[in-house]
Amino acid sequence: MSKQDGSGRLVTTTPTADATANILHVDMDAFFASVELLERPDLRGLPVVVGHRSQRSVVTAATYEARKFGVNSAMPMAVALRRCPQAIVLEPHFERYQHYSSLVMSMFDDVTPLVERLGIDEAFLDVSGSRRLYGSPFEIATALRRRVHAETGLHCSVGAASTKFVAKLASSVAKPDGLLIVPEASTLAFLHPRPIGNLWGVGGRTEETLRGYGLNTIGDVANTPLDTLQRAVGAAGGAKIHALAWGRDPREVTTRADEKSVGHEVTFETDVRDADRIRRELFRLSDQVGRRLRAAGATGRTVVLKLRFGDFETITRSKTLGEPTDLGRRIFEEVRGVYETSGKVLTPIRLVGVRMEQLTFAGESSGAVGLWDDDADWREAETTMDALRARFGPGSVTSASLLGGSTKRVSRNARPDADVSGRPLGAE
DNA sequence: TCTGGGGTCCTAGGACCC
DNA sequence: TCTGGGGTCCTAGGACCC
Repeated sequence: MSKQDGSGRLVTTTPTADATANILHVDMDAFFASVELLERPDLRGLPVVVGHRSQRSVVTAATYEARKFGVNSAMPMAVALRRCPQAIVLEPHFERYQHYSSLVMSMFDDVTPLVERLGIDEAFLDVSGSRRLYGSPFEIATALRRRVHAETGLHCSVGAASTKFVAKLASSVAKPDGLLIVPEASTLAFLHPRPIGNLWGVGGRTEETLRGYGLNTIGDVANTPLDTLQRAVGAAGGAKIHALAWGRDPREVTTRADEKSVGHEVTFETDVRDADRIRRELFRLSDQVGRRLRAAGATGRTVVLKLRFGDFETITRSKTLGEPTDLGRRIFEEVRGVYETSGKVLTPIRLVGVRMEQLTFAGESSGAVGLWDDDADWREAETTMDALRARFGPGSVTSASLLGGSTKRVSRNARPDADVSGRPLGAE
């Protein structure tokens, strides 16, 4: 299936035995840090971390040289610098990351219309329809990796398998700068020796719980009765990990992108006791949320206030409105009301956040809007959601993206008999 | 060591309606 | 007097992912 090459990277050794590995997971290596190094080639080979230098910041990315010291993303910056005092800390530049993300994502789009973005630096590609044009998954992945590096100077790793979960795990095993193909027949041999933490959806808490049951490997999970797992981690979670442990993952690669919520939050340098300061922050956050809603042609109906206190206790308080809104002023008035009645106005605050849920996409949107038909062929594009609906009917658009301004909005023609909120056409 | 900011999904209880 | 069951909506919290 695979072996280590001379530099210790995993490479596939059986490029023809991959007829079943049609799902690729492409993951950029140390993405933010690698982008920064494009501008600072003098720092290549040194331990570099990306993040703010402030008190309460965390590491957003670390080069492999820094990881050798036990530095990882999401680690408090103070801890990282204790473990690696000589680390070079660079401020993040999110516009740069967005720029390079768009470049590589459009390379993915050239391979197949079935690209599912996962955040800024990862994507799933279903290449089952691309073989005639571009060859086997091995050939596609190899060409893609070469092109990404040639045109951006960045490295990526690719996993290929017959399911999303195994493809994703394969890319993480292949890192950095590697490619790993897991044919369907090798799936269980690949999965079962690995630790339970490699299961998608098993984080620190669940891992501890499962270890309490004496389960350490994915194979252990596979050989545990379903109802035992469900008692341990809940009905949905138990069913999910049991299926994944047997290599079963029915999720398809989908381009859907209808966001469920949009929010902003901020952590203060030191806890804030001043309620007026909190109100000003709520106003600013509400305004940001409103701007993003309007830019996407969306409205929201539920306003959520989030507060975190000095001891890290976090609460949310929400209010569902009679009428949806996209106005920062309106969001602010509601969230302020929720804050005033929370009983926490006198409590020092570490973090405050504002979020809108129950979104409806109805209005105009800027940027390109794409319509996807059920055969997964790119069909048409318009500049606005309304223009799309005017051509193909009100049910043609069921989703849109709230991501950055230059992001292509991809919609799906899955339910031509329903409007954007899912109600049957003609119903009031 | 002391924990960002952007999200998604799941669970559970209570209100309310039929 | 005590007692149904199903379905939907709302709220709150928590685990997880990038």
